Amino acid sequence: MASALTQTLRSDARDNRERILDAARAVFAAKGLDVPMRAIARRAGVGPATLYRHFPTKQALATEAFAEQMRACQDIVDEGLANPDPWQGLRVVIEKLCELHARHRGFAASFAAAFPGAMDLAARRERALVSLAELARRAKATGQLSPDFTLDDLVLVLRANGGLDAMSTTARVAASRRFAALAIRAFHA
Amino acid sequence: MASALTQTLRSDARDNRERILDAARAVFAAKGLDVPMRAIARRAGVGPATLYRHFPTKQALATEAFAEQMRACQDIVDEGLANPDPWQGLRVVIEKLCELHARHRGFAASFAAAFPGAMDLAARRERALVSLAELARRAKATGQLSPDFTLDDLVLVLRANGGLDAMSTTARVAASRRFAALAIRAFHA
DNA sequence: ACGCTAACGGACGCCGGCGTCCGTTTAGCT
DNA sequence: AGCTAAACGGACGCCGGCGTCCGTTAGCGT
Repeated sequence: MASALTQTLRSDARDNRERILDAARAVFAAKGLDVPMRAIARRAGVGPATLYRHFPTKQALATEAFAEQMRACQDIVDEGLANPDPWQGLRVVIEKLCELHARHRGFAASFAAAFPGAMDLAARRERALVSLAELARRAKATGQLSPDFTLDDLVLVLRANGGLDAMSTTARVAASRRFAALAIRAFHA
Repeated sequence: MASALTQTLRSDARDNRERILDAARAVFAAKGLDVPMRAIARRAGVGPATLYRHFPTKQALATEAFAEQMRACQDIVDEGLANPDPWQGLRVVIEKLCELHARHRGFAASFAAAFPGAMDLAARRERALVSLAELARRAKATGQLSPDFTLDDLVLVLRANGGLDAMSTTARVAASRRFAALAIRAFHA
């Protein structure tokens, strides 16, 4: 979809689109999702109208802006699946997912909410969850992951991890790391 | 302080004050802290001016409204300290604190933030933390609480627990219970 | 019963964010 | 180089929340 548009887009429009996405990523990461659209427009050096022309709603913008992180999520999970030791793989997945979410403020909210209309994001989320389920199954088979572990537990942990976003970025990342360690201990058999 | 005011307050004023506090508790619990002041005024059946006369800022209102929960917090911690088995006491404290925070949306935010000006709340928070430190010390002594446990870990868990407030109340309480169980497992030696 | 004053609340002006319109600019094609 | 339509962005009106002012009401003391 992006490529189809990209080809018919005029050069200045394509530039602006990229600048808007960059600005959105920066502003979202810094202040969270709850920012005025105009703040992003200003940061990108474009007028409000241009911003709205490219992304009619904030969620449309967020979905695009976080596409990269969404892919990173999938990569992390795939990497975990590829690990010959499933428990070790799961541990790393938890650590990396927590850190990813801590580093990009709005992403956690988008990811957890999977708001209506962002079916692209929701679909990727589902895929990731399916892979995680498989990883968890294997880790349980080795006896290292607690047998009563549920996927919901992992979702719960990630959601709770999102509760740390009131802190400054550095503190948040540190807290998130510690938090991931606690979660891993809780999941250990 | 409340009593000093109560005595010099006219009867209708005292009534309104109570109605406002009731309304605030209800609205905060239902929608969280981020509600227009006027919504609380409307709910209480008073004009905006009356609300502002009694509580000039939202934090002043929240501090008063959550005073009861704050006391409940202290009670929970004291109860934990009184338990002959410190580890058991700590477990119960964690469970109850998580549930308390889950049941009252805004409270978690106020508690964690201890925003400037609410020194009353902050002081109580400090007292509770001191007691918790003592409880943790004892629990470590019995060897049931992990030796590398820190008070920060507990604060972290409570803060993270606050991240669940996007859910509906019932779901939030359930998730919070499960979350407390996970935290306890993580803290177990 | 009456007056004084504390307390009330509707109404007001302000501000910041929203989404859109329209006159202007400029990329891209011939 | 000139034309055309795509793209731009400043400006506008709207809305909802904010905190305050002031004319009115009613509690309480005599």
